[in-house]
Amino acid sequence: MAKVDRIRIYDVARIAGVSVATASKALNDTGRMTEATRTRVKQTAAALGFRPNAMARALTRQRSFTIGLLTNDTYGRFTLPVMAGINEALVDQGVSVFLCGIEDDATLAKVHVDAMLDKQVDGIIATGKRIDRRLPVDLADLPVPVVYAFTEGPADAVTLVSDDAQGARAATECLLALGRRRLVHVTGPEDFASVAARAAAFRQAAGSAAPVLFGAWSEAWGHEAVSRLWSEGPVPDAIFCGNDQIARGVVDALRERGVAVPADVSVVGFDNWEIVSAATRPPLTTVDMNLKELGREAGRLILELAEGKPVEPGIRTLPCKLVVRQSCGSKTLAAIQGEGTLQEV
Amino acid sequence: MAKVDRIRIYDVARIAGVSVATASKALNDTGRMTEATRTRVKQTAAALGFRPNAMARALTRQRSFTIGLLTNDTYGRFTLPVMAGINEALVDQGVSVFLCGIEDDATLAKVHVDAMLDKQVDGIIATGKRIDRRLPVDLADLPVPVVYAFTEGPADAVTLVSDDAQGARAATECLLALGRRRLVHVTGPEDFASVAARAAAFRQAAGSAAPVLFGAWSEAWGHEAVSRLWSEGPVPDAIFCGNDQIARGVVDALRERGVAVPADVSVVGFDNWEIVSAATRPPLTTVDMNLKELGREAGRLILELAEGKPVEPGIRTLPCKLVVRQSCGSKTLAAIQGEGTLQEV
DNA sequence: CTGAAAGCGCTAACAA
DNA sequence: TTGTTAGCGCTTTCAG
Repeated sequence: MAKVDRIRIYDVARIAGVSVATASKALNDTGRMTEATRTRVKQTAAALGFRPNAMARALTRQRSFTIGLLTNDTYGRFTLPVMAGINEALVDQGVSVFLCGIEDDATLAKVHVDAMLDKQVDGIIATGKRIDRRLPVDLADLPVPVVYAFTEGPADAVTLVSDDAQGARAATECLLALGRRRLVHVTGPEDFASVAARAAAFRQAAGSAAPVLFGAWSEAWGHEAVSRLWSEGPVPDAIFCGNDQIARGVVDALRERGVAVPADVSVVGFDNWEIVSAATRPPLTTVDMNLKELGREAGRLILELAEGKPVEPGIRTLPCKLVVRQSCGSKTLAAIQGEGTLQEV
Repeated sequence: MAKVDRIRIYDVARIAGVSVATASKALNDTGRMTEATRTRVKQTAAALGFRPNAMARALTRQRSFTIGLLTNDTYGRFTLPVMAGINEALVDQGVSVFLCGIEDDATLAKVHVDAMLDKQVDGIIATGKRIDRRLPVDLADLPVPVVYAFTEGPADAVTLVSDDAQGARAATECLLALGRRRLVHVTGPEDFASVAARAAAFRQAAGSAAPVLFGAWSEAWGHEAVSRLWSEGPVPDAIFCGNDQIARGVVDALRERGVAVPADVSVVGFDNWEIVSAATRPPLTTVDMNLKELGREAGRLILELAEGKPVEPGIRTLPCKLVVRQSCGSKTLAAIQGEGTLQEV
């Protein structure tokens, strides 16, 4: 821990033989001066390894180059990809991200938000695990801009969501393109907005008579759904699942039942949570919500807002893409990929 | 976005009828003054909703109440629990955490570290997914303290690791306590330090002849190990796995083979990654590395270092605890829990 | 016990 | 083209 004092712009100025003001302008490419002076200052700065003190700079510029990311997604399944995208969009702008997880605890959330505001964040990105649930804290009247990603915000806010309907449609059409005709949708709890959206899109593509089974977001529900389907009526030849965990449960249950996937039944999941989708046997074809891109977009938007640029409020929908692996059957792989990927709405 | 100007200490002072200096001292519980003045200032501050500008404060105090968390664990499987612990330890001290993920990219890592230093972080916690791998960046001569958690640092650094040996011993002893005698350890790649440590502890407890199978950190390897074990020699009655994914693969393979878990074979995992361990049928008994506690400890330590308190360098080992679910058999549950939990080394 | 004044490191008017 | 002078909002000597 070398306690060598950081060199300040003052040192750079002195050694370059200019005033502090000139040094500042030279380094920030502002003001007017001979190219010679500017390069000389820049060179001495580089030689000295000068790095401006971001706090001091923030104090005058009223901009901290810091943003806050608030999330209530404990597992990080949604947050981490989003975070990666945000960082990607912001790192070369020199913006750093405060991450704080709040587990649906309103008091804790307020503490964190206050701490962020105290630290003069330029903006806050709120993210969660459900599009139709708000974080337990009101971000509406903050003195900094807010972008909502994957969580519900006020009507006049800037909100980013992935396109559940388009994703579900892509999955369903893929199954139809494979020649499947008896499609079933096994999904999560009925009161989730995304469940409703996906189910509606599924029915629209597969026919309004196509069965939809609502349940839990778990492997166990996938198992149960299969045993229900196989004990009741005409068995399906394709199952589109509401998430990868359900899909994994379905695939496992089918295997145990001696039903071949994808030969007898095609299965498609949702989320592309690789730890689940890639470990399933066979690996899952699944809908990827492009969360990293969503994060990138959130980063871009919060930056524009922070810079005072106008950003149209409202809900921005980002397309999902179908990731084709083996669980759907791949006879017409080429055809599917042509249809299923990155379809604009 | 209410653009109402934040009130400054100047406003508080004016309204309370004191000078800025007095206000500052009153609010920070420093200096000397009548209790009356102090309370009056505090009350007006509270009434006005005054929140000090952390940047301005940092500038004078040379302390930003901000730390950086550096990680190369993309999935967040280790980082997120650690992060939760860190936050828990720091939030009431008003410390916020910059998170940045660097995917083994040295350049990116340097950019992030520099950005953190520019922002005057009070310290950096480095964390990874392997105890025996360094992050792709040298943190040794930074002007701020560094704590290593779950990643290798220089010999004279402050490092936190979980106690692999004790965890493995707890697992093995649990299996022995259940009356199992033909134990096998199925684990990850041999060149991982934690693999070696766990294997050694396993052999020490189970007998030096007890077989250890090295492979990959995957479900697939769990499957393969079972087929190898059941085709080769005397079948085991207990399998201790190097992580939960392997364990899940093992349990699935056994079920497919008609071997009952835990009736015929007891299985224990490692990590307690709930998304895997709880979804396994039956749910996994597994070793929990107490990562949250590790994070808490890291937070405490970095804080002490930041405050200039002396901290003994060296490796600090935190105990694991055995989480008993169903995959090990629970006849002697009480006995096991007595032995297996939070054993100090 | 209280307040005036001098910074923290940097940026930005305004002069020169 | 460059430098002087004020701050940003807060803390902290040091006089009063």
